[in-house]
Amino acid sequence: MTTTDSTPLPNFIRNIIAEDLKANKNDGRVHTRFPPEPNGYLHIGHAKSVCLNFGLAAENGGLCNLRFDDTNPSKEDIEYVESIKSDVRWLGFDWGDRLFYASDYFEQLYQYAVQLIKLGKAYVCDLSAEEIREYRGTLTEPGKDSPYRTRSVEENLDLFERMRAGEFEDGSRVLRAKIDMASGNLNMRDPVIYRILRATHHRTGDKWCIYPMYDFAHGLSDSIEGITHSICTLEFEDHRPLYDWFLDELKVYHPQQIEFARLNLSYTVLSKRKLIELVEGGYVTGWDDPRMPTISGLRRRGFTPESIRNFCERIGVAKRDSIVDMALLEHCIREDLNERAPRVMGVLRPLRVVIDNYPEDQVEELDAPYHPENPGMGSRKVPFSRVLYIEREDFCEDPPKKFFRLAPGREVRLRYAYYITCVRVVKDEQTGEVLELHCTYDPETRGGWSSDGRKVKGTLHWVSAAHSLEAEVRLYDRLFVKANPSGEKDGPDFKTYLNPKSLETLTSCRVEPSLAGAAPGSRYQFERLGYFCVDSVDSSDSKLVFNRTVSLRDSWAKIAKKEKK
RNA sequence: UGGGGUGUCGUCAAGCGGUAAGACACAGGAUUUUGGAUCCUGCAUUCGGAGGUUCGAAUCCUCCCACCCCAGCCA
Repeated sequence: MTTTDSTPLPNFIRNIIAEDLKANKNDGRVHTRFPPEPNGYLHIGHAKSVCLNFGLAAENGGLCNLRFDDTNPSKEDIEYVESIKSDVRWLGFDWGDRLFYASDYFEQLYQYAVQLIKLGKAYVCDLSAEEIREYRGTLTEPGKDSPYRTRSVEENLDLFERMRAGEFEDGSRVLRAKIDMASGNLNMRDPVIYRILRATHHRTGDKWCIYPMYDFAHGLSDSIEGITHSICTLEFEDHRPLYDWFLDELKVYHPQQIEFARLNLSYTVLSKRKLIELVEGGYVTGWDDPRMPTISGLRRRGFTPESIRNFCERIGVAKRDSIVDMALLEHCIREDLNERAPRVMGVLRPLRVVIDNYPEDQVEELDAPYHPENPGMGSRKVPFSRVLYIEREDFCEDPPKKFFRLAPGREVRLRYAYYITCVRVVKDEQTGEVLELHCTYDPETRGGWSSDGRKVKGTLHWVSAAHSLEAEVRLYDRLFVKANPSGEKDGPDFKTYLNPKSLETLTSCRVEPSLAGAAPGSRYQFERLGYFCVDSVDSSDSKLVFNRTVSLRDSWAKIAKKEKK
C-alpha cells in the first residue's frame, strides 16, 4: 500500500503538534482523545476523527483515550457504547486501560461548578427555557441580564445543592455561567452549565438528577485527563472561547482545542440524524446495512480496516468544507483487496453452455491459482465438464464493435480451461430469449494455452453446472443518485435522492465448489466481476450469500457507453 | 446590520516571500489467460476578485465578493 508506512503527509494539526513538540510544550507529551457521545453508531466521518486522534498520538509516541461524552442520559444507551467500542477496536486502535466516561467525573464536575459559584462566576437562574431564549437576544442584538444574575454566592450555593438533592422539578432552574450577555458570541451569553433532568443514566443510574452541559463537561474532562490537543470539528470553533473560559476561571490544566472540517462523502449522508431517519424509516435494513456509511455497514459490505485507515489518511485534514469523492473510498478498497483477495469464479446470471464434443461423463480437475500475481497464495482445483454456465452478458448474438467475448462462430478462452467456439444458439421461439449455447472445445488448449500461437481476444469466467454451488449475491450500489443529497437549502428532502437501484438481489447465481463452507466475512475476488464477501448475517453452509463490496473497474462498460453515444 | 471560520486543478490537498507537491478522477499509449492489475504519458503560466508593498507574492497589506457555522435546559 502506498501511503501507510511512508512519512505522514503534512496537515495543519500535525504542524501545530510538531511546533509544540519543538517548543517542549506539555513536556513533549502528546495526549489526545476520541470523545463520542453514545447516541448512535459510528460512521466513516467518525473514522476520520478516530484515525486522526489515535494516529496523532501513535506517531508522536503519545496516548489516545476513548472517552464517552455521556452527559445527556435521555439520548444515550449502552448499546451504542458497546458498538462504538467494537468499531474502534475493529478499525485497529487500542485505548489500553484508558476507557473513560464523562460520567466518571460527575462528582468532580459538580465540585468545579460549586467553585465557580464561589468565585461569583456562576448563578442559579429560575427563568424558564423560553425566557432564557428571549433574554439571550439575537444574532444582531445583545441579550439582557437575567433577574437572577445578582443572587448572592450563599443563595446560589444553597440552591445548587438543592438542585442536586432533587428538590426542584425538571427544567425549573439551571446553573449558568456569569459571562457577558452582550457578547457577539452567543455561547458567551451566560450559557447553561447544569440542568435538572430526571432520566436514568446508563452508568450512574438514578444517582444524579442534574447533568452538566457539553461545554462545561468536555473541556474539564480534557483537563482532568491531561489531554494536550483536544481535536474537534469546526462547529465548535465558537465554543472555544467558552472552553478556554472555564479552564481559566478555575485555573486548571489547560488543553488546546483545535478544530478541523468534518468529512462529507459524495453519494451518501453522514449526519446522525439522517442516518437514524434511514434506519427508522425502513429505507435500509439497519445500522449495518451494507449500503450504510456506518463502520458496521462498511464492515458487513466487505471493507477492510486497512482500506478505511488508508482512506482517512489520503483525504487529509483541513479547515475548509469539502465533499470527498466516493470514488476515492472505492479506490482504497480495490487497492487493498486487489492485493489480498483470493480469486475465484462465480457466475451471476448463468447462461447454460453445452460443449458438444466433450465426453458426456468426463470431469477434469483443472488447476487455478488463487492469485496469478502472488503464487504464494496457492491454488485450487476447478472441475470442468460438458455442461457449464457462463455469464449471460458474455455472449452477444449480434456483437457490437470492440466486443470480444463470445458470439456465434467466435472462439474465446475459458479461464484456466479451454478455448471454446460457439456453434449454435438455442432460443425460445416465442420470446427470442437465448436459452443455451452449444460450443465445441479444442482439447489442445487445456489450461487456456494454444501451442499454435493462435490468439483469442476474450477470456471468460465459468463454472461447471453439475459441480457449482447455488448462491445469493447482493449487488450494492451508491445509496443516493445525487452527489450531494442534502445540497440545496430549501430543496427537496434528501430521501428523494435515494437510489432505487442501490440493492439488486440475485438468487440463482452459481459459484465454484471451492467456496463450499466459506467463512462469514471472508473476501474474494470473483474474477472479472468485483470483490465480494460472505455475508456475516445471512450466509450459512446451506445457503451462501455474498455481498458485492465493489465492482472491478470496468473499461468495457466505458467503451460501450461511449460507442452508444 | 453581530460573532466565528473558509476560499489553490473536476474532487480532495501540500505550500508559510524565491517563482504551483501528491492522490483520486479523467484522457492517451504499452503490457496482459481478469476489457482487472501493472507501467509510461498528459492534465492549474496560475492560486475567489481588484488594487498595493517587494527585485520577486498563492504566501504580506487594503478593499470587495462568495460559501459555511452560531440564537438547545443537544453534542
